This record gives sequence, structure tokens and C-alpha cells, in this order.
Amino acid sequence: MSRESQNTRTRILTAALKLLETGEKTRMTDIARAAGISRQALYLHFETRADLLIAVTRHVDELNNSDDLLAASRAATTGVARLDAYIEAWGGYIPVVYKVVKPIMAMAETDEAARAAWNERMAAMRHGCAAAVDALARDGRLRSEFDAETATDILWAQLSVPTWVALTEGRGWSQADYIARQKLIAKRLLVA
Amino acid sequence: MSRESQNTRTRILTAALKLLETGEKTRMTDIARAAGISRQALYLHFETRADLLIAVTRHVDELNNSDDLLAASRAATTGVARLDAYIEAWGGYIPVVYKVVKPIMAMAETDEAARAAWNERMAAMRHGCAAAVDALARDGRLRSEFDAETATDILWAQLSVPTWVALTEGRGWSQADYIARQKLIAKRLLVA
DNA sequence: TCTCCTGATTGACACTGTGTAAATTGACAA
DNA sequence: TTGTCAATTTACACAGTGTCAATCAGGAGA
Repeated sequence: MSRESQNTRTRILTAALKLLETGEKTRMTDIARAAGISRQALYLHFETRADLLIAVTRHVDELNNSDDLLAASRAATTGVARLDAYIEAWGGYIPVVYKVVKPIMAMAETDEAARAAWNERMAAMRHGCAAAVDALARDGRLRSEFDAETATDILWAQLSVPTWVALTEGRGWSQADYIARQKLIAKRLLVA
Repeated sequence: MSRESQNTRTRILTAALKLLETGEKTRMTDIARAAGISRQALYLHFETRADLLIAVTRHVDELNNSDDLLAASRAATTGVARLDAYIEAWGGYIPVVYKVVKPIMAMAETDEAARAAWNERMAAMRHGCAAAVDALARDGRLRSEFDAETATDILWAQLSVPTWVALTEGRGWSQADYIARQKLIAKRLLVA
């Protein structure tokens, strides 16, 4: 892994990202051409197509400081504020990663590595939901109807990528509508 | 399309259905073997793999009288009762069709016919949601927070197949839990 | 300068799965 | 008998992923 090889690696990631975001076909051939190298040379840097795509999502996370972004909601003092902040942060991040993450979701049916990467992402997201629910519970403002576990599941499903896709792409909700309505929904469901 | 060919056709559908439900691989080769004919003979009955799978879902719908099943909620008098009945009917039908519908969802990214069939199914489901929301509105019990269109979108996303998958397969909710909780959620979100 | 290492290149090939095509068989019906 | 039609076998085309072998170019070190 020399300095030069690092450059090529990020050149590949950048090219793949650009391709994915424009919605072009993203076969290995296309990515190679976009990166200005041969298709076979891709395999010098990434074991498989799945590995490459996963690396692209991590690259996007880094470019956007995704950790900081989601950690921002931790600053909120009340549980309700924290819930709102989390919906704002995560809901706003979905459109940033969606096009990159989409092929991984598709591959997850068949590819083990893709499935693992996707599960990890969902688990991380659920972690954020759990934190918001716990914050509500600490304030004594969590609806008694559901236990914390169940409430977390509900919020997690509600904020999932497929739901975002259904409402924005499928039903034409604007991103602003999506965020505002999800906040309302979450409060209605979870806050006493 | 002689009598004999009809028999073969349904033999194929039955074999494919059985295969899908056991979660086995369902390549054209597998279906052919299960139906006791050659792979190539499948193409005498169905243009493409997508056509065949779509035909299987229709076959399942017929076997289960899906129209009657969902129409049952129409009998309910109050809007709330109708909402409950719809969740019960549709929520109960998802596990029946899911395994068959799953490959179609997967193909919908790339295959035009699969996409059309899937959109049709989702549109039909949304129709049921709209009917329940309208019934609530007629009773004057629809929350004023969202207009009927938006309320329908929310219910539709909430009852969507991916959400069912996330909560049952992903989070281990039993079918009974799923139905009971979805009823609570829907009432909390939509009923004034 | 010669040698070694390394990233990259080209070309060829294996494998999977869908879909197409041609020639043939077997049975039933007019 | 002849025609029709489902079904069969064999073969092939095509896309896309992944592998392999032989080769090249350039920098680093002896």
C-alpha cells in the first residue's frame, strides 16, 4: 500500500461515488472506466464489487463527518428536543447516502458482506433511536403504552430508509415535509 | 391453450409456489425441475421469469380469495372499526404473500414488468388505506393535523411490506404483536 | 547499471443465469 | 394419413462478476 496506491484507491472511490450519485449504471466496468483504470485493476484494490461499494459508503460517511452529524442530537437537553434533533439529523442524512446505499440494500439479499454492512448501518441507526427513547423515558415523558424496546422498534421502522423512499420517491413528499411530518408522527407516537 | 396446456401451466404455478414458500432457490431451472418439465418448456407458458413470478402472485391471490378478504373491512360501520378491520385483513395477508412477492420486489429495480406489478399491488393497498381514512373523516374522527391525502400516505407507509419485514423478521415481532401494535399506532396517529 | 518490486495493463477464460433457436418426438384429432 | 401442438434436447448468445497468466513501466537500492 504505497502512497501512490492510496491515491488510486481514493480515485476509484471518488469515481464510483460520482457515478452512483448521477444514477448511471455502476458495473465494475463503468467504475473502472470512470476511474481511468482497467476493470481488472479494480480487483487489485477491492476484493469484490460488494467490498468496493461498502468502501464507498464509508468514504461518504467520512466526507460528511457522519459521526459528528448524528452526535449533535446528543447535545439536546430534554428528551423531546433530542428526538427532534435526531430525526432532523438522520432524516437529513438519508438523501445524502441513499443513492450509494441503494445497491448495497439490493445486494443484501444475496451477498453476505453486503448484508452484514447493511445490518450494521441499521443497528447504528437503531442505537440513535434507542438513545432518544431513553432520553424521553428519563424525562418521564415516554408513553406508557409501549415499553422502551418496542417504542424503539417503532421509531426505528418509522425512520427506516424504505419508509423514506416510499414517502419521498413514492409519494412525492418534499424533504422538508418529510422531516416536519416525521417529527409530528414521532411525538404523537412516543411522547406522553 | 388446450386443456392439457392449462394443466401444465397450473402445475408450473403450483411447483413454483411451493418452491418459493420453502425458501429454496427459484431459478428457472429449479422451477422447471420441480414442475417435472424442461427449463426451455417454461418459456412455452411464460415469456420471462418476471411474468412467471407475477402469475404466481396472482395465483396465490386467487387461492386465498384476496378480494373477499380485503373487502371484509368494508362491512364495518364506524371508521375506527373499518381501520381495525383493514389492518387485520391486510396485516394478516402479508405473511401469506410475502415469500412470493419478495423476488418481485427485488426484480422491480431492474425489470419493467415486475415494477409495474409491484406498483399496482401497492396502489391497491393504498386504496384500502384511503377508504379507511375517508371513513374516519366521515365520522369526523380524523385528526385535523394531517389532510386526508397525507394521512393516507402515513398509514400506507406504516402498513407497507418493508415495514412488516423490518418489524417481524428484523425485530422478531410475532404476527399477533404486529397486528395489535399496528392497530394502536394507527389509532394514535389518525384518530381524534 | 542491473535487479527487484509493485501497480497496472491486456487478453483469455470460467461461471451463473436468462433468454433464443433449430431440429425432433409423441400423441391426439380431423 | 396428415397436421397440429406441447414438449424435448442440444446449442448458443449475452451480460456481468471474478480469476489467471504474461507483460510492461518506473522507482529504489545494491
